[in-house]
Amino acid sequence: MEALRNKVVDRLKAAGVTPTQQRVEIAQILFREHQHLSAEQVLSEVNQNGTVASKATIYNTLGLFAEKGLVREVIVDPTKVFYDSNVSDHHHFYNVDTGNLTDIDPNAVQVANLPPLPEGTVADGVDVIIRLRQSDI
Amino acid sequence: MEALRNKVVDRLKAAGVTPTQQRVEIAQILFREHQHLSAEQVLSEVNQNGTVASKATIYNTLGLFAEKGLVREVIVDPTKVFYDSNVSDHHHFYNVDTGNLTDIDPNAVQVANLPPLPEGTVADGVDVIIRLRQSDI
DNA sequence: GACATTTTTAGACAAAGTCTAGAAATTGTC
DNA sequence: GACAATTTCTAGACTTTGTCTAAAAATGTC
Repeated sequence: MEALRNKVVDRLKAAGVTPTQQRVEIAQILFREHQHLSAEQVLSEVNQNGTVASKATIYNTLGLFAEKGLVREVIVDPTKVFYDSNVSDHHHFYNVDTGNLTDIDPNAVQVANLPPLPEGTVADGVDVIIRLRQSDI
Repeated sequence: MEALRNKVVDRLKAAGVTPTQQRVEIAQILFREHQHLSAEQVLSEVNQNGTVASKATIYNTLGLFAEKGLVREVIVDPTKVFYDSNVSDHHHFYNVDTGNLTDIDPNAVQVANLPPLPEGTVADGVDVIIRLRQSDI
């Protein structure tokens, strides 16, 4: 319990994020395993046992974590952003029917030869999303 | 003018879409060139010269067009869906700083070896999005 | 023309996310 | 420890995109 908390605190510090109570709380939920959570999901999980963080703080914190590279924004659902606690290089399956989002092994897909980028821009990341539908009736 | 309108009408019919007045109006805007428009942009363009279609109709129509393959939804911006009138196979650059969305030549990027799909699913499409930032100061 | 079906519409509504201004916590300084 | 300065957190109002509903209008069929 405590050991985990300390690891989370260290990870926040290493990223240059002051480990406040609610940030640590949020980070513990995100980092306990590789997962994809929306802001509203994080909000309700954090607040399972009495309120510990407000909506504004959840949004601020997730934005901060994304900026600091602790978490990755995944934009596949037009209605909400998912935050992925797996920040290593990988891609996604997105099941359009179920809303289920899962990781693709980075070695399983290969994106070959990046095209020339437009003038005055640098690549910020390459997202590959394989959209799925249910095949069963 | 009229010839263009007829081409649009034929294209709607071919896709199994009854060419009503407002659908033709919307289609003419979308199909006049390859572009990426949000629903609100389509709404304001359609209604340049007096109202010809309501908000509900714009949303219904864009959804219908997407379903019929006349247009492609592009999900890159967490706040809105873009509708791409280029339905041939291709990928996208998305400039995070400017919000600018542009096509990538389909031959310029190669996605090799699709990974095995999860049980009970079929691929619905593969989206490759290269996120860009401005490099100039 | 009467009828059924499809399409359009205004406007209420929903949900994700942002903003604001004040309260609370934290930090550094003495 | 007391204090001020800074950072962080908060409630709640607000914005925006998008959906829904129920009625009106258009369209097609006999």
